[in-house]
Amino acid sequence: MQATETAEPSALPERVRIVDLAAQLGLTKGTVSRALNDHPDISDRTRLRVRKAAEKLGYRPLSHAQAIRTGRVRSLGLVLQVNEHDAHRPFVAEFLAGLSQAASAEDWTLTVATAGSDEQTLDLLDRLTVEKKADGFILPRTKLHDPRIDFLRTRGVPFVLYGRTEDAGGCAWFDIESEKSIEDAVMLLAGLDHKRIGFVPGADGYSYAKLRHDGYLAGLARSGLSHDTQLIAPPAMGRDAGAAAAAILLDLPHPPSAIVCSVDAAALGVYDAARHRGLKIGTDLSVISYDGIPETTLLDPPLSTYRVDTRAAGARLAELLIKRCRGAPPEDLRELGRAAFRSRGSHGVAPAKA
Amino acid sequence: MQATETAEPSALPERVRIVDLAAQLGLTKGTVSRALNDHPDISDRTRLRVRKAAEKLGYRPLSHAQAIRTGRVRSLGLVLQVNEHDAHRPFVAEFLAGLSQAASAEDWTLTVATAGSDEQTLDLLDRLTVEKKADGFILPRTKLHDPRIDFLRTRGVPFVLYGRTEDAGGCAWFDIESEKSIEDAVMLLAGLDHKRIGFVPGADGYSYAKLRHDGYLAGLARSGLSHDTQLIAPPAMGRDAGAAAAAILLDLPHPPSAIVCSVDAAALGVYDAARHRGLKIGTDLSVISYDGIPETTLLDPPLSTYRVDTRAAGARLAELLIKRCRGAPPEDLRELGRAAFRSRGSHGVAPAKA
DNA sequence: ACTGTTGTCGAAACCGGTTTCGGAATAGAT
DNA sequence: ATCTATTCCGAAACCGGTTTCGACAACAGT
Repeated sequence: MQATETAEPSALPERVRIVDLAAQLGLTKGTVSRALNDHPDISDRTRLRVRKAAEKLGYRPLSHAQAIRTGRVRSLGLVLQVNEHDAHRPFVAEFLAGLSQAASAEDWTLTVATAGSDEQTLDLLDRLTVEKKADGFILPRTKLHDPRIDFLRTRGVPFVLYGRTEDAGGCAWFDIESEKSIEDAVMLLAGLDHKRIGFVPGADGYSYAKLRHDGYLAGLARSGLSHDTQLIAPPAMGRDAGAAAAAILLDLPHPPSAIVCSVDAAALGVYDAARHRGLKIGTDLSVISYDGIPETTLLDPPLSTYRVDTRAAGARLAELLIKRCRGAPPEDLRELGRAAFRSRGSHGVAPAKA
Repeated sequence: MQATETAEPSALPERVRIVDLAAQLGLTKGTVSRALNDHPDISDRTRLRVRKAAEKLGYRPLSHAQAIRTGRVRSLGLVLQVNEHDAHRPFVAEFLAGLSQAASAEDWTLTVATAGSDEQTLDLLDRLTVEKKADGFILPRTKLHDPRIDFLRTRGVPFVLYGRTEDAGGCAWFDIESEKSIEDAVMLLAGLDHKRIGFVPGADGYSYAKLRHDGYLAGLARSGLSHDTQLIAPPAMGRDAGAAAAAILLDLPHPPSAIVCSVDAAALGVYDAARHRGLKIGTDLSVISYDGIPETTLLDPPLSTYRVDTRAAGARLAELLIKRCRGAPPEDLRELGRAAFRSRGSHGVAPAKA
């Protein structure tokens, strides 16, 4: 015996292809394929026989080999915009967990990319679409006029919004009715005898920012409070901007005794501004916010906020998108959920007039 | 004209296939393919002509159609273990950004899945491998004896560790030498006259936990301090566990004047424990930690910590894995980096003896 | 017994690329 | 001018599945 070990050192455990399975069963690969895909022209006896053999031999089709004929790769696309407002970072892991879990349950996968700008986002959507790396897309953080929607709609690519949009034609979505929560917050504060309630909006352009703003106005109206535009601060998505926004409100001749924030990250800044002015949160100044980021429990006092179950949202979105990719009409794929109020120490009865 | 609008309302803009391109050029698809893939048997003139035509017509190959012959899908796999220690959540977005950006640069994509247990992780690796959803994998948070490594190694699937391992055969990796940072932290504190320096290790099993523990010991040795095993707390990966660990150290008959934490999330708990005992961080008790999570700046005083550039790490890992998938030997794909010290208010000179 | 369905499967085309092989044209050597 | 090398491209096989089409058998109806 000569040392002719030219071959691969470790013989890889050969993949089982559909022809192997077919040969083993004495059938043709076409028949096996139809049996596995539940075509009606295969007898129950054969279908069962094929299934069992496939199970035994551990046959699983190569997804890209299927895709070449079916045109479907069984993959959900997600383009995340990082960089910008990092207020949303903490959600990412939970969101992915939800998406991925629901996708896995249907034997789909998740293809994610990150972009630093709107333009790059569209580039990535284009690339993923034309190279067919994904069958459809999840669009988080919907904007009022969202270029992603136009882009995908004109190309006939399936998508589901995490959010809502005005021009709803052809759109499927899942969203949390944050406007209802903000409305609730205002009414809650009004019930605690607050007469002047400030509001820190989210960044312009995002549809949820407008909705929450509407919710604030609805809360005022239902509480019978007058609407003073001075009580609406400039938009704030982060801690620093939140502090600046709160400063404007608190330095008013007739400042608010409570502030409602569109996002937790801005509320962090409200704490800063209040501390800087010697105001005690929860007594001198009430704060209620929205999102439910982890940091809210770190604050002193912990922040009262409406918590969104981001993982559940991701899971539902994945399910909707898969249905969409399978041909369900978008009109049937629209759902709404609610955030849960976490009542903590940052709000209380309005202080008596000095 | 009759209303025979039975066809699709919007005629989708037909994809350009390689045969279309070939027909346009008066060549065969085989030749076009070879030209696009830089085969040596194509003249420069033709290659250029094909490239320009492809550009003009916007031809881009279907990735799964290529894959059927090449066996490569140009996708990096990432299975994240959520659920467990949520101490790592904040990194996820940054990590993904790094991975995705570097992958995009090479025209690869990222396939991510999340698992809730080791077993589920292996299941997902199996599924992604056999269905060929990814060409290789990034393995974050390497364990001392990591089942993922065994799994992929025996199957001949490429992978890159974010971390290091003892049984290095066939392993490529990128890692931050956190042990050096911990060692530095101990020496820094020793230089500030701290004689008793406590340590809160990371969770058992993770290779970095062992490395950081080693770094602590090395720091003591180089500072000429004795090693008192009482000063080593139980492992802690989160805030509550960190508080419990710190409690043990601070309630010692002869407590430490400084504590080094393996992870920031545990340091959060050290603050709690100190506050509870009326100790002022930075004067009564010095704390230095590791990771650089965003919350560290929220604390009072802000936490001195070694910050890891998670995005850069992700980018480097993606580059290494792509090289590995292209056939580079793993021994050539091993790199190390360093964390950057963020000196803030949580450490100071050791208090004088009472 | 003869035709008409229906059920079941084999054979072959097909999807959109890549790769192998061989042949024609051109260049270089004698 | 002839012969060999080399360059460059066409033709066809190939990858691993899915889908279409038609053949054949069994069964029902008259």
